Amino acid sequence: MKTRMKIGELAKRTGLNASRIRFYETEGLLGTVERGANGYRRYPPEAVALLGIVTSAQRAGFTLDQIRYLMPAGSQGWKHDELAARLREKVTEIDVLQEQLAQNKAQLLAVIDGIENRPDGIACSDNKQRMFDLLRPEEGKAGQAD
Amino acid sequence: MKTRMKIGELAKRTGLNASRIRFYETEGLLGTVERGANGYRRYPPEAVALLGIVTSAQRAGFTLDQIRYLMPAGSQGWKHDELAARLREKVTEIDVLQEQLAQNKAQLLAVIDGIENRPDGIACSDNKQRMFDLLRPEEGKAGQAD
DNA sequence: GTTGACCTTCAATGGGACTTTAAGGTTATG
DNA sequence: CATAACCTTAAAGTCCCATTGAAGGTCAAC
Repeated sequence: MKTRMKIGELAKRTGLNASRIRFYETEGLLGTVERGANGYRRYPPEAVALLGIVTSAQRAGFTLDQIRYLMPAGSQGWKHDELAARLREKVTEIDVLQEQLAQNKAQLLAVIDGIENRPDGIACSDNKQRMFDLLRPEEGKAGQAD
Repeated sequence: MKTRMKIGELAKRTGLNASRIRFYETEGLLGTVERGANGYRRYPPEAVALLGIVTSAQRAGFTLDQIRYLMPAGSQGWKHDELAARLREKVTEIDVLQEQLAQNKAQLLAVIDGIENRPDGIACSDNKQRMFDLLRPEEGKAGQAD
């Protein structure tokens, strides 16, 4: 039961254009593709999943270069340590961003709290100034009127 | 103390090219930028951090489009409740970004885990199948493997 | 034997993210 | 006051990446 499909069917199953699949092959993302006597490409069913990985990785922000590097695909072994290292780099980048966002968010929440716990307009301007500093880094425009 | 800097200094402080900063502005990433009487842009110190966030987000694989979406701007007439609402909007937007990041990160960690906890000596193809499974859940596309 | 799916090669397209260029105005300094 | 070192906009140019299409030919099926 060596199910093999031609490129048209693989295209249909993956939702990818046939030219795109050929392109991925020339880019070295699919390893060696089996050929029939007629020269047609013959794909095993796993090719569907493999292409799924490629597109998933793309969505996760990897370039084809990186993906190729991460996938000595086909039937060869993966470069486990390098793969893991690269992935970890990516995670680190995300960590940094998350940290910044968390800080930003905490600041905003603190300011909101400050606003809501002091609606009785005492020293609003102090509060406000703080707020502008926190909130408006991107919008230097501040109408100071109250 | 309204410290304001011109674009040159902001460029120096961020390490970004001035043209790039202007470009980000036209792309709507920086909101409304204050101008002096001479037409020069005047940036508050927080602009440095803001640009840091932009570049971090880029490093994490976000397009400028996505980043812009997460950094809205454009409101005025600051009353307390409006302001608070605006701040909450911003928090919500940060939540969205965080969620996206968390997804990304979780996916990456799952893959790393799959790589590292692979029982020694087991055929890579088995492992590969597991990786497929890990990488797939995020998408609701067509095509199921056998 | 015509139609349609497949083949190859290669040029073209499209999007993203800048950078450069041209043609100026402004400001600081000697 | 001149000259450099800033700043302005708008448009065009660049670079890379990913993908697509066209041209010309082969293969399979009805």
